[in-house]
Amino acid sequence: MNAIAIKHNDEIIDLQTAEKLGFEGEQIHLDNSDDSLEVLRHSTAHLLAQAIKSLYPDAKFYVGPTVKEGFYYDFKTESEIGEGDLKKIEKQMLSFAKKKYEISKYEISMDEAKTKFKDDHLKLAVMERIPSDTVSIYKQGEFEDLCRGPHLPNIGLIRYFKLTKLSGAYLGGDSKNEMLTRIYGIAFADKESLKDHMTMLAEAAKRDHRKLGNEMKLFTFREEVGAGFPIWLPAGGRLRARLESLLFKAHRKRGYEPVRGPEMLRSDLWKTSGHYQNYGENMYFTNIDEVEFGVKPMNCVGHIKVYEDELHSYRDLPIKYFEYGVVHRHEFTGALHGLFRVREFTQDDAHIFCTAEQIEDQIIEVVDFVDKIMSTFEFDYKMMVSTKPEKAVGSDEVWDISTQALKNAMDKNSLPYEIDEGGGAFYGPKIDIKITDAIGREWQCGTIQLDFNLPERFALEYNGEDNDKIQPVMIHRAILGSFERFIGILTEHFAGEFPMFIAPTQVAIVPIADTHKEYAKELSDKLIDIGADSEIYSKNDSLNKRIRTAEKTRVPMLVIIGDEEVEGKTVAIRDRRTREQYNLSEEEFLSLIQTKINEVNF
RNA sequence: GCUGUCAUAGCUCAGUUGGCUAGAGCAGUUGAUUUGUAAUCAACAGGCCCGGGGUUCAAAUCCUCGUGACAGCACCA
Repeated sequence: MNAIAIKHNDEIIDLQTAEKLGFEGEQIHLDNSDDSLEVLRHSTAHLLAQAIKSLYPDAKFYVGPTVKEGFYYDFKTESEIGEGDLKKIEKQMLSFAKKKYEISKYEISMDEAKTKFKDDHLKLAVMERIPSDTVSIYKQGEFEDLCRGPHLPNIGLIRYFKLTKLSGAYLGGDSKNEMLTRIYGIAFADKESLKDHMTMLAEAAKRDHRKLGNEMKLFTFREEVGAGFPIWLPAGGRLRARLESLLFKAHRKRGYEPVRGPEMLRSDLWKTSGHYQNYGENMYFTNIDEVEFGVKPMNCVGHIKVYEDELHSYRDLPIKYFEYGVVHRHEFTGALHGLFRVREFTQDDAHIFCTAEQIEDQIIEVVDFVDKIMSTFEFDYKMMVSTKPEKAVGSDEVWDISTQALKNAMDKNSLPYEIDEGGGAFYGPKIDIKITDAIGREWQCGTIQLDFNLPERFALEYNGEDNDKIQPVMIHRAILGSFERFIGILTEHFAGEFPMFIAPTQVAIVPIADTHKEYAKELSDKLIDIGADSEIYSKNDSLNKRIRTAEKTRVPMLVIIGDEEVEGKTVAIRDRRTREQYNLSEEEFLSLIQTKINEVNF
């Protein structure tokens, strides 16, 4: 097999360039290695542009890079392009590929390039960002594109690709700029891999929490209720209640006190906190008796008022308040996404009021708490330290101190993290905990925010050793982030097959005939006594049908009872995965369920 | 909010180029059947075809404005 490029000084160099510069190195062949796919997908992006240019001659092109999930090309044309046009474009791409055009490369000066592309304002915009005096042009057939490469030697090598998505994208990723058309695609070296990739996407779609939430009756949305306002159905309600109660105990063990602030507070308070100025357009307001109230978008102000209710001594610190706080935020319609992004949600929110000296210990304690919960659910997560954003309150000095405090806490305990420059909250830097969903998208769940500003703005204080007034530090933190998003991610993670301790229903009971219903009810009551929910499938359907229906709810355990079981006080257990059956005595069964429910402790 | 696609029964979907009373499966109700491990049979019921406005002899179908959903962009205290 011939090489498609070489690796020189850890850089992929295409053959066009290597030949000219006389570079040598390890050969890269057309396979599904990262290096090979990088070149293949980049050239496929060019082939896409070539096809677009031939179908829409007025098209202007911006950039066409490879990305984690394939490649895309951003362009602009006066014609309207819809998703239905993707097939047509794919066909055109194939017909070009069949012509096996060579991809050649030549270099011209920046001035020449600007003349060459003078009618293409998008290419001119690209050139604005290139510091060099010369640029390279890649040519295949009649089509030429300004590009750094690397590329395949011939477009005939492109055979197994698919255009996947069509959408808009702002020029340069800035919503102030014009919007271009973006087409996403994927390419592989062989047919099998392409097919496997499409199958993988289809499998991921099957565990989409919106689909499972509907099937499993966890939650729903209704047009007449409003976008982004979830409705929790009984099964979802039970799951959520289990999570709440586990987490409640975990907080109590760690010294948190449950509190509760009002759903809406006078706007003056939001002005003091800075939310009014910074996020006012995303808040819900109402006027009553000529007083304006803001529905809370966060719980911190409520907790500050709890803190202010009495005088505090340094001996009392840290003070930790927690609340399952319902918040409302008016998100853009286009941002709404199932339970992942909603306009009303409940945070597992807490605020720690502490001294400057306690910051590090408190941060570490919270990070441990996070790890305990994430590892229980076997989630992969990563932590990002986010620094001062453009919209920010407080002095640079305070920002430096607090950002450094967060990093120190992480560094001293050798906890790995990435930096998100400018990603902090307006009142302070933060550590975000991000979990990956079924198709590889990352979602922020937990957050730990260090705040010197709100204590200042609300003039919070405690009495120090010398009876002097000292300002406390606030740590805002949420572990799940919100019950909505976290349950959405849990659903995808387990593909709806929740473990016993969190499942909406622990046991499905199927009595064989009407005469066994009484025993079924007896079992069900005993299950409630040990904190387990069960459902009895006694409808007038065939036994097979009822077993099938129960299995389809993804309940973790299925028990069948008939004459033998009633007589011997036993249950027949059916394993959902293996379809194997075995019998247990009633006591054994109940203690098994109890063990499984209690095996998790945060 | 932006670009594109879409909206028919509780759910999943049919419904030809505008043309008779808008269909199916599942779920639901009522019978019959009482079942030993993944769909018993039958009958019934269920619709302002997302909402408003328009074009037309005629609109689920075409146009328009909303609302909501999907993909991505931008946003995410």
